[in-house]
Formats: sequence, structure tokens, C-alpha cells
Amino acid sequence: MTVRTRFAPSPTGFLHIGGARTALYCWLESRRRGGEFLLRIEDTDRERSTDVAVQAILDAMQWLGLEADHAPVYQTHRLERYRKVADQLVAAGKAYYAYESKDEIEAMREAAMANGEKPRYNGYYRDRNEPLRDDPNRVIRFRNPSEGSVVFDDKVKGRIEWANAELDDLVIFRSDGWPTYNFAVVVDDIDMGITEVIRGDDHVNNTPRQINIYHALGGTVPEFAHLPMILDKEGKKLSKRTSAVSVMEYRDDGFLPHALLNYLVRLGWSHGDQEIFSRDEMIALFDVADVNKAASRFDTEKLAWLNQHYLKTDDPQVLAPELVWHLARAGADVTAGPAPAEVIVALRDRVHTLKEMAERAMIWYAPIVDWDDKAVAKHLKNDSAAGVLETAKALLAGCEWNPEPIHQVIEQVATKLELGMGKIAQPLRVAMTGTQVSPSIDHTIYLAGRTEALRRIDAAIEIASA
RNA sequence: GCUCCCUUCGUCUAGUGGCCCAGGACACUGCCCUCUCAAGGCGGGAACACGAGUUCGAGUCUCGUAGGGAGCACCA
Repeated sequence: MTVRTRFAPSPTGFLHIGGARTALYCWLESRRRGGEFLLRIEDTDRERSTDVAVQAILDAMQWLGLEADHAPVYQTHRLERYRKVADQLVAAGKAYYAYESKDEIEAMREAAMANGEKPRYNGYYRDRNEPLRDDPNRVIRFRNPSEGSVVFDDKVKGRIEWANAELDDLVIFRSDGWPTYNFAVVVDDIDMGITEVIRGDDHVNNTPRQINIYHALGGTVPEFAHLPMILDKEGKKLSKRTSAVSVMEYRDDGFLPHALLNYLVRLGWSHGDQEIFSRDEMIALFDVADVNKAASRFDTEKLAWLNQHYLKTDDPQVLAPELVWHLARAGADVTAGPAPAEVIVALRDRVHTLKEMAERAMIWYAPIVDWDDKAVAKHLKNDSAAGVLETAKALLAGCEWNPEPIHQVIEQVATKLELGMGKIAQPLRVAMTGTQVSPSIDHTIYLAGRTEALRRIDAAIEIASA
């Protein structure tokens, strides 16, 4: 039997970090075992589902490169199927109609709680055999076994046993004519031939109910793997207020998709001491059975380290389009500056994200507007600056325009004026950038281009001798 | 309240009864390198939640305690 996994988000918002990890694990598991990875959009909540969210999720999946093997399945397209299956269940006596109003159910729940019991449906219509009637409150409830227990071997959590006495007769079809989650999931997973259900562990509690429905439907119960949650830095549930939760926010913040994936795969899973995983390595080595049981915290700093690792090791030519995207966002005219691949080489040891890189690269794509007062005072307004700039300018006007010759020019200036490198590099750095910080001075000058470099030195000489 | 789940450095984790007075990585930190900032190199501090038990021997097995989490919907 071919292994089939699925990722089944409900389109009520953007794809968030936890969902992305679930999708990644589903995808990896199917890839390693030569199976298929499917996508299902769980949009039966007509109140909260939106087309915008569907598109956002699809976009994020694509950005991450988690391609599905078939077109997505939309639950809203399958209403007829759910109806048919529910009717079969009723006909077989495995489900029944019930007519309580939501208020009555609420009262039932409160009464149970007051009694120190679990809030459950009391099964009033379970064995009444009342004839079918029209009623705005009519729902279909699943006749859950009242005795025995459900046992399953979770690939992450281990053996879990649940007494049927703890379960009540859940609604599988709402009064508005739509199926509920627990029912639709099972019907879909059977129809789609899902063999491995990998999902967040907030679903552990639903699993026994679903297994009972599998049995009632005569379906083969799949393997389950419930993934622990991802918490924020404080150990709280991830929330928009405290951290970036949307996958696309990470793109906007300058992270590479494979850096995010590498971070996510190591969050809750490991392979010895290995930290860096290529896509192929992940596929070859990942196994849901090795996922940890405990929740883990999202650490942006480690993600940043990984991101820089890929910035440093990926081919600059391949990375260039990514930087261009961020440069454009930063307002740069990319045609008015150096080749992006060269900028990457100059800055990749100094930044953690592409966004940061684009911001720093602006010194080569736009004129200096903000002069750092301290930098000017310290490195331009001193006895040697003007002379250094004049000397450098003269030599730079005629040298070959590459980092190495430019470096030689700077050394010549140092020798000629009998000054240390610090006295030479800093004034030039301020001239080039308006600040005290930049990549090595030879590269900084080189990337500015000869015309612009000389122009900036002129401007700095004016300031220095003013 | 009830049911289920979880617990190794600040964080992610290695560890499947002796190889562990607990290893790696991020973060922090000292030194080196150095034209700034980084990157890099070499070091450092830092953890088995607690208590019983099983065993010659427990981070590893069992049971309790404490703490944390999830669920208990006509949401998914």
C-alpha cells in the first residue's frame, strides 16, 4: 500500500509556523517512503473560512517548496458525499437524529459541570427511535460505543487508551446542513486513502472518536502521529502579539525558505548532532517516529544563525534574485548600483537576513543622506583626514578598479603618509557611507564604482576642510 | 471539575541500565585575528523538576508529588 499523508489546514488565516512544520513533516514522511503528499482545505466553517486565506496558504506552501502530489481537496465541494455517508450511518443505526436546541445543550453541559462531571450529551434521542421530522434544531449524532475502550499506538506519543465511557454522542451533521470536523475528516481520510495522519497534538483528544467513526464506516484506521506544539520564547502559545507567526512574515523579514525548513525540522526532531540539513538529507533521514513528545519553543536567534549560514554558503548567483526582491522593497534602483551577487559576498558575513542585507546595501544604491555626526567629527574633522582623502583620490582615479588594486592603493596611502590603516580606512569609510561601519574598505569603495567613489571623496573633503 | 499528554544547560537537543562527575548546537562570555562591523579560530560558565522504589548499578525502568500543556462545541 502506498503511503499517503495529508496536510489539512482550515483557511481562517495565514499559514503559521506550527502549520508549516506539520506540513513539512507530512511532506518529508511521504517523500522518504516514496508515497504521496496531499493537501485538503477544511473549509466547512462557513463563518470563518475565506478565499483570501486559501490563497495565502497555497502561496506559503509554494514559497516553502512543499509541493503536493494532487490538486487540493476542498471539503465544501464534498457536501453531497458527507450527506450520503451520514444517511448510511443513520440507516445502519450507527447514528441518529436529535432535536435539542443549542440552549438546551448548553444547559446540559452546565449541569454536568456543576455535578463535577465532564460536559457531555446525555443521549436523550439515542434509543428513542422517533420518526424523522423537520426541525430547525435537527442534527445527526454519532452513536458512540458505550463500553470498552479505544486503543491506538501514536507514533509520537506512544500507546494511548481511552475509555468509551468518556466519549459522548457527538454531532456529525449540524442543523445548518454541514458536517462537523470529526466526521468530515474521517470520511475524507478514508476516501483519500490516507495511511498516516500527522497533525498537531491538539487533536489527540479527537482521535478516539474518529477511530470509532472509522469502525462504523468500515474504514481502515490509519497510523497516527501527533506533533507537540510550538511555543513562543516565553513558553506561551504562539501569538501575533509576541512573535511573527505567519510564514510569509518570515519571507518579508528576509529569511530563506530552506533556512526556515531546516530550523523547523530540527525543532522537535534531531539526527545525532547534525544541525544542517539539505532538502535531500531531510528526506532521507527524517522519521516521524523520532519526533520528540514535548513542546518546544521557537527561537528566532537560532533561525537567524541558520539563515546566515545559508547566506554564507549558498551560491551568490542563486541568492541574487532574492536580494533584488528585498532591495526593491527597500526602495533601491537596482540598476543604479553594483551587481547583487557581489553585494551578497560583501555583506553575508555581517547580516543575518536578506532584509538587513538590503538595508545595508543601500549605501551603494542611493546617495548618502544621513551623515553620522559622531563619525564625521571623529574621522573627518581631524588633522589627517583631508590629506588622506586627497591622496587616496589621486591614486584611485587611475588604478585598476578591483578590490585587490584598491587595497594596494590604500596601503600606498598609509605608507606615503606614515599612518596606520585605521587612520586611512576610517575617513574613507565615512566618505563612502556617512557612517563608521561597512564591509572592508577596499570592497566598499569598489562596489561604489569609480565615479561615485570619487564624487563621495570630494564631498567628504569639503566637509573635512570646512 | 473531568480526561489525556508532557518534564536533560536560558533555548533546540544527544542519550533506549554501566561508554555520562551527561555530548553537540544557538545564545552568553574570555582570548586571538583585525581598517570599522562582522565572520573565523581557541577556551569558559551552564541541565538530568522532586521523592520513593526496582537493580550490583538509573538521565535511562516503575510508582507517586510538583509544575506545564491540550481537550471536554451544531470550530477546525
